[in-house]
Amino acid sequence: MNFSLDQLLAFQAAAESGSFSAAARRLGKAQSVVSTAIAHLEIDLGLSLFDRGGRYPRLTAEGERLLRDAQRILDDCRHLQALAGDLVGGTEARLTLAVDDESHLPWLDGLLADFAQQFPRVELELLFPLMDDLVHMLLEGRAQVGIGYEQIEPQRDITRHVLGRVSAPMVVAPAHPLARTSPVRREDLAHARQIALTARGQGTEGQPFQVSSQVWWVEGDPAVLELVRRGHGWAMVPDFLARGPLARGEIVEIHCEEPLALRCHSLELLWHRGRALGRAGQWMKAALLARGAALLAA
Amino acid sequence: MNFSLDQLLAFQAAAESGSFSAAARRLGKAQSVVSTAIAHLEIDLGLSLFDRGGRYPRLTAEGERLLRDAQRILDDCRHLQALAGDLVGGTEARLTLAVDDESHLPWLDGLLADFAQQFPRVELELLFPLMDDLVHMLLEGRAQVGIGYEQIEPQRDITRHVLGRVSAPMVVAPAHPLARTSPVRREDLAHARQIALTARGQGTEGQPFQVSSQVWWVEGDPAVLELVRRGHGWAMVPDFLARGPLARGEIVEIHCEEPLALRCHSLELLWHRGRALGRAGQWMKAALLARGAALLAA
DNA sequence: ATTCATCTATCTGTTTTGTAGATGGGTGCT
DNA sequence: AGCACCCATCTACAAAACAGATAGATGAAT
Repeated sequence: MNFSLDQLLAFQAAAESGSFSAAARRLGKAQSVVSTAIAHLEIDLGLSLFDRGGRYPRLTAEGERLLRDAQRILDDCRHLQALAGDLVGGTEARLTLAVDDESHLPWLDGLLADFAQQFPRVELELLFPLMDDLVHMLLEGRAQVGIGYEQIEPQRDITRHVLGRVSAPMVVAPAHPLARTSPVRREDLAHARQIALTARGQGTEGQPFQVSSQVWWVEGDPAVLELVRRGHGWAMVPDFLARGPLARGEIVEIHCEEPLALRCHSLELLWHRGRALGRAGQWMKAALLARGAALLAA
Repeated sequence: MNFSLDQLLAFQAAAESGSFSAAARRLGKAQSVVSTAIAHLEIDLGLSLFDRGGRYPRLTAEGERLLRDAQRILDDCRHLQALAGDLVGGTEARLTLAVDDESHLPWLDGLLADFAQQFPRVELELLFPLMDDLVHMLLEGRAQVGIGYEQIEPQRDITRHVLGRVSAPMVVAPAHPLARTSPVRREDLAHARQIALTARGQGTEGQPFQVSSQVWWVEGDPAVLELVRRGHGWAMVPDFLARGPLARGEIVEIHCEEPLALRCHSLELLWHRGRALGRAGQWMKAALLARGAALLAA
C-alpha cells in the first residue's frame, strides 16, 4: 500500500471536476499539488489513470474502473470519521433492544424506520428472549433497552415504565363450530381445543389462561395465530396481532357468557438503572414512551 | 478526513499484535512511529482508541468498533492495489460473455465457478442476447466472448469455433396422447399442438422446424420446456435442457416414423478477430474450448 | 493564421511532516 | 529489588508536501 488518501482524494476530485486545476480549486490547493499527487498515484499503481492527450485530461478505461474502488475507500473513510464523531458526541455504536416476542415487530416497524434515519450509523441489534432472559440481558449489559410484559418479581436495578395494556381477545377461524354460536358458554370453550402460549424454558407461563381440557401448547403468538387461522382451535391472541386477520375475515372474535381470566398484560419498557444510555438509547426510550402506546393501539 | 492510511495501518497492527512495540517490529518501523501515529489518529478522531493503563495497551470499546471500519478501509485499499496489479498484468477489469440463451447456464455453471476462483476481481457480465444482437455486441465491443448457434451468414471479423453439437429430441408430457403411440406418424405430430421456439426480434427463426399446423411460438427454450411439461403440446427441446426432466419422468421422448428436419445445431464460441482479449478472456476462451464440449455432453 | 484563455508538467525554495534513536517513567513478573 | 518489557516524549535529520512561478500545449475565437 504505497498510495495515500490525499492521492485518492485528488484522483476523485480530478475525475469529478474534469480538470486538475478545477480539482485543485475545489480542494483549496495549488494546481501542482493535484498534478503531482495523481502522477505519484499513477506511479504507485503502475498504470495511467488519465489520458493527457487533449485539453482536458480524460479517464482511461483502467482509471474509470479504479475510480469506483477509490470512491468506496473514501466513502468508508468519511464513514469512519462520522462514526468517530457519533461516539464523541455520546452516541453509542450499537444498541441492543430486547423484545419479549417478535410478534411486536409490526407496531415497532415505524419506530425502527425513524431510528434508522435518526441514527444511520448505529448498529441496531434486535433480540427476542424469553421474559427471564430479557431481565438477565439487561442486568448483564447484553441489552440496553427491553420491552416485555409485567414481571412477577420486579428487580431493583431494572427500571420499568408501562407502555400500554395489551388485551388478547378470543378468536377462532370462521369455519370453526364456535364461530356460529357466539356468545359461547364456558363449557363450549372447555370442550373445544385451545391453542395456548408457552415458552421454551418454562412450561408454565400460560397455565393461568388454560380454559379447555384439550390444549395445544405453542411457542410464540404468531404460531398460535397461524394454527387458529387454520382452524385447529380457539385462542387468546394479542390485540395488535389479531387486528389484521380479523379485518380480513381470516379469523373472528368470540365472546363468552361468563367472565374468564382473559389474557391482559401491561407491556413495559425496561432498562437498567445504573447503566447510562447513549444518545441512541435515550432516543429509543423517549420515542417508545412518547409514541409506544399510540403505536400499540393503532 | 484528517487521518492517513499509515495511521490506520499502525492502528490495525497495534490492535492485532497487542502492543505498539510489537506492531512496530511487524511493520519494520521504530516504536516511536507507531506510538505517534496512533496518538495522532486519536487526536484526529477525537477519542482514545487504547487504554494505556496497564502493561499492554488495550482497545477501548470505541476502538474496537472503529477498528472494524479501519480494517475494511485497509482491505479495500489492498483490493485496489491488487486490481491495479491485475490491470497492469493484462487482466481486464470486466469481461462480458454473451450467450445465446440463458438455458445454457446449467452447464456453464462449473466453468463460471472456476473463473470466479481464478479471477476473483474481474467483474463478469453475462448477457443473453438474440443471435443477431450477439454478433453486433461482439462487433461493437460490448461483449468480448460469445456463445451461440451457428449463423446463417458469417461475419469476417468474428472468429468462430465449434464447441459441440446440440440435438433437440422431440418431447411431450407423459399424460399427453402422443406419449402412448410412439413411434408416431408425421400426421399425428401435425395434428397435435407444437410448442416452437421464436425470438423477440425476428419471428421467423424457428420456421424451418415447424411441423404442426397448430403452433404456439414461445421465446426461450426454458419456457418451451415448461409448457411441454404442463402438457400443452410437443416440442423439440435441446438435449442438455431435456435431460433432467426426462430422467425425472416429467417428460418423455417420442420418435417419428418418418425422418424430420430435427433441430440440431452447432454451438459455437465466437470472438472478435481484431480485439485483443485480456487474460481473463483468454482463460475463458481456452476453458470453453477445452472443456465446453465435455460439459455440454455431460 | 493568430490571439487568448486555460490547461498540465516541472522546477524552486520553503515549510511541514515523518522518522529513527535515545531517554525517562511506568508496569508486571520473578 | 531486579529485570524485561512496555509507552510517551524529545531531538535532529531526512523526506515529503506545498505554493508559486515558468514553460509548453491545447482548443476556441477572432
